[in-house]
Amino acid sequence: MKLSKLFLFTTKEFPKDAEIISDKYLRKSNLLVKSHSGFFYYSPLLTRSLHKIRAIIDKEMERAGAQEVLMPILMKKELWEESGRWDNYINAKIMFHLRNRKDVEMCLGPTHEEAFTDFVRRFITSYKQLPIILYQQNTKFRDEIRPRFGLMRTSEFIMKDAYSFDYNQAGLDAAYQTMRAAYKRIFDTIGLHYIIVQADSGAIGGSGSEEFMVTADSGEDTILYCDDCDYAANVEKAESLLDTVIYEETGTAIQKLHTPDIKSVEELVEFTKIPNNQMIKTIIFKMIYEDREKFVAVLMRGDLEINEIKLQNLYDCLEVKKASEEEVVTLTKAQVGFAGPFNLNPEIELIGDHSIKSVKYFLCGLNTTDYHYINVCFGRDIAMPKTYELKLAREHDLCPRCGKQRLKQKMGIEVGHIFKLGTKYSEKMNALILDEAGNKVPMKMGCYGIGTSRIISAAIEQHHDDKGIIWPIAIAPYHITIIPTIDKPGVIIDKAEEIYNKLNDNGFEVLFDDRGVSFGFKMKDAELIGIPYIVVFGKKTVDGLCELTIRKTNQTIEMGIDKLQDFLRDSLNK
RNA sequence: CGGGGUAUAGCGUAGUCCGGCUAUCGCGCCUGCUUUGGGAGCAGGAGGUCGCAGGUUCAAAUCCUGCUACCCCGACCA
Repeated sequence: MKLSKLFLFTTKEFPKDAEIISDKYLRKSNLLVKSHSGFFYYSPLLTRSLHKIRAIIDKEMERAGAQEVLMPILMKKELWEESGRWDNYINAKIMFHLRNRKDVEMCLGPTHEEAFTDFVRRFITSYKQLPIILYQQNTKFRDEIRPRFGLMRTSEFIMKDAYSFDYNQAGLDAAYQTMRAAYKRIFDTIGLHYIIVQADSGAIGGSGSEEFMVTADSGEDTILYCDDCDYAANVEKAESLLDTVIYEETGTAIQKLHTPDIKSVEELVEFTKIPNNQMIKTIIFKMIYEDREKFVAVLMRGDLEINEIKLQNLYDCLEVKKASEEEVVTLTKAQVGFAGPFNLNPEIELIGDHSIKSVKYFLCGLNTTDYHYINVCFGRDIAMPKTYELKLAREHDLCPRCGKQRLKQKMGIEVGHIFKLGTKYSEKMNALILDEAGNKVPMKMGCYGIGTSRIISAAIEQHHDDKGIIWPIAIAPYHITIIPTIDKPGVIIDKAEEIYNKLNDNGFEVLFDDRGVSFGFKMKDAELIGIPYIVVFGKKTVDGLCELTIRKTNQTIEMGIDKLQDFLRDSLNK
């Protein structure tokens, strides 16, 4: 491709509203152009990179035995009501939906479990027809509350989603492992550094799930991991062990303490000099179900935070919200900051985190404004409520698997997520088969997603320098760009074009910068758009020499023009 | 959804507080000449419903009211 013909319009200035480096470079180069909030135009170069990512995924899906299909983007409400997710997604306000002229309500697919399950159940009736894995790479829509970070979080994006169907757990486990291995090959081929972490399965549902996280400071997800034993988890899911705290057996009796307008744990520590791990805070939550609401008070050791996702999973509700100030006042008859396990409104269920079990002689609220109890003991002063794992794991906590090493923290970009769905959809949608014994059983499903378009951002977050993008070879839009230093008719331009034609004819992916702009301009562009090999034809062309710069290392090699093709072939085949 | 902010040429902006001449500057664009090893120089030129609608005024980019879009923080979210 000649650059004089290429639809490429780089700028000198960074876009004003870009926050992360991938978005800055993508939009400075206009490889990516914002249409409106959450929606983008992809330029020709970026589209080439996208196709390369798609092709790598296709190849590995084929190898893993998955078959490509296409599902409708617009789906009927009825299909989503079968799985029970219509209300879920509408309630969460993350789904675009509309009506056609006949007033049939439809949604723009945010994910396709329902469609694939419907497709498969029409034809699969026997265990003998299984296993099956189907996938598509299609446009998805999510009405993001706040699209941001360029291609990282958009309302319209391209995703690869695969679905496996089996008749027993062993089959599902095997499909899951097959896809997991395929994912590793995909991200290795593209050239991304990633961590596989345990994850919460969120609105998709199901049992086990793991996420593939591209590590980058700009990532939106927090990962906790152990260097010793391979434990790694999304903070949403992560567990941890706490250091043992020794509480002195003072035998001191429970006592009511006047704490005027002192509400937060920090203020109480300041006021009472009692350490925060000897306090128990009470947070009131509102669990929202389809048809009802329920209030729950959670007791948590004062130095720890509550993981609301764990809470939501425990109660299996649509949404968990902190109770509003008005609700707290109405329910506890006290100002916010004085809730506690004592004198609690019986409408509120009381539970605790495991961390409260060992705390003795602690401070807590009693639902009376401006007062707290001190020296409270479970068993002596009040019964211990049921406890669950509800705390937010932190960096420096002990690893829950090996118990020895401290957890470390990194930020990650979620580029892949694999789930064992089990029978969540097949049961509700009546996707049944006959097993060996002649019983009708729901199919065991798995689902496996890759953020095809998000990989572009993730790759640039990991591969760039102060000049621009450094595309990994596997997804570079072109591999080589040839730059003549002078555009006037003469030896330089003739030779450069001759080599360009030769490389092109021999199957190389090569650009030729034949624009009538200065040398510096061409170099800046080549670096910004991240072409792996830059070949300059200058004064020494008459001596049969050219210069090759390797974008990644910034290393420049002078070589005979006759040696160039072999050198490039060797380099690209590595 | 709450808080904060922005909207002037393709892009980035000055002017807005304190209303007043032909709306500023840079990049980009067009023509010509000179240039070409790190985003070229000179000369000339085109390009604007000042986000939209209404109001106040002799006079509105500027003041008032309403609306819309976009951005940031939070909440929220595969």
